[in-house]
Amino acid sequence: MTELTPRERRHARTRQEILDTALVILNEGGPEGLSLREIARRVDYSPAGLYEYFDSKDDIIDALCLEADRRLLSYLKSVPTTLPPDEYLVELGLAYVRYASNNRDHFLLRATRLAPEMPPVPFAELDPGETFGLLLNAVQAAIDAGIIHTREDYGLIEIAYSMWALGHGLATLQVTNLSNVEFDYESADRAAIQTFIQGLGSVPSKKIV
Amino acid sequence: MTELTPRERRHARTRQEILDTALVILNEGGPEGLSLREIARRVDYSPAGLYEYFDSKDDIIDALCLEADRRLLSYLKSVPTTLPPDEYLVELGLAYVRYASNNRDHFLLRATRLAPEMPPVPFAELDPGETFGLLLNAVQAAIDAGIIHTREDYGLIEIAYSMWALGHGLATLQVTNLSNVEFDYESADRAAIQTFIQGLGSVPSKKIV
DNA sequence: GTATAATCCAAACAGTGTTAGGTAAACGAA
DNA sequence: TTCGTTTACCTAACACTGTTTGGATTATAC
Repeated sequence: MTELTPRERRHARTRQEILDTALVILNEGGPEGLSLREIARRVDYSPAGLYEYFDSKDDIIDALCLEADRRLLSYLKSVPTTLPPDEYLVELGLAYVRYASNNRDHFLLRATRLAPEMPPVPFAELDPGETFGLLLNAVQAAIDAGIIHTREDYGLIEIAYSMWALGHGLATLQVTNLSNVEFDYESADRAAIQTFIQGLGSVPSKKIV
Repeated sequence: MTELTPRERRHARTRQEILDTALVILNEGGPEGLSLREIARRVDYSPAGLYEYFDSKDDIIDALCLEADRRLLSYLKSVPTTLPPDEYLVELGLAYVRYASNNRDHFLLRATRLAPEMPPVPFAELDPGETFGLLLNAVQAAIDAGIIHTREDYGLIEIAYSMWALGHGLATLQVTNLSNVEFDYESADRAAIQTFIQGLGSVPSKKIV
């Protein structure tokens, strides 16, 4: 079915080599050092030669972002699904942060890339993708287990969005503003996520009275 | 006390004009369009002329980031301090998000700027600055009012850090990944922050048994 | 009034992403 | 095998970018 000619295989291999080199440069010198010409130098191509494999520098960066998504997903998938739903959610968040701190520039490249301009799509109709899908499932499991509760105007999507935001915020702060600040992030992050889940488990105070 | 000569006043005024122009360009065309030469064109200077007022392009961006901090602070200060501590915290978070979405590129410029390299300093010894100081006070007030509780290894700083992360995550997601996604952010953000505060108010489940 | 310092600019340097046009090799079909 | 076409790759150039040098012009201070 995926019948690749030798030429196509070579093409794909070279493409991957360019991408790998780009990632090395990114890790070495941050986004500033990531220039098309520097990539070309390292893979022994002329700058123009790279255009046989990518449409533009932006195209390369897009590919790096896809790779970032894949790596993040692998971090998330590494947390054992055998954990109780609440602990599983906590570990998911911590895995997110761990990915960010182990891959600072790669993570930031992805995180700061704005979505391409297009007509607005309702959240509910959006394809969640594997990563957000994983989170949705995890939240749903916790709901099913009765560990967290939905409310009026605060259902599955809203809860998953909130948890995403919390993890994303913890991760982002850590690698930007707080990159030089000593702190027990592991402990604080865990407490933060646990606290949030705790809040999701309690019935809104208005209904208690 | 601040005895400024006419020359110094002119200098300051020109400096500010450059900064204002830079911000206009940033709002018009995003960070990509923000070039030293474009600024120079608009203020009718030669590119080299700007170096009398700033050491580098980076220096200009630093100044824009400072301005971003001031504007964010003004958003935070606009929430009435007469609110009950929990509602006050919620409104602080919403104000943070509101600032980000009303000033997308300016916010992102600030948010993605990494802290300058320096020897690590413990969080507790860090000067919180006005913005984080405001948050610290708000959290402390909620603690004093008995609305939220500290725990072992999860005290004032850790809680404030968590809330900052939550707000930052909500804001960041909204202006990057979800910029084309229709959603009732106001409602979801409010629920998210309320939920977190709710979690902060409950005693950890381990102690309930 | 003169020395000094603040402004400002033209020109150049080294770098960037991208494109045009050309060459040589690899391929598919006769 | 040969011929035409596509792929791969490069040189050279274009239009940018941030920054530095050195020299003018202007304003200030003594």
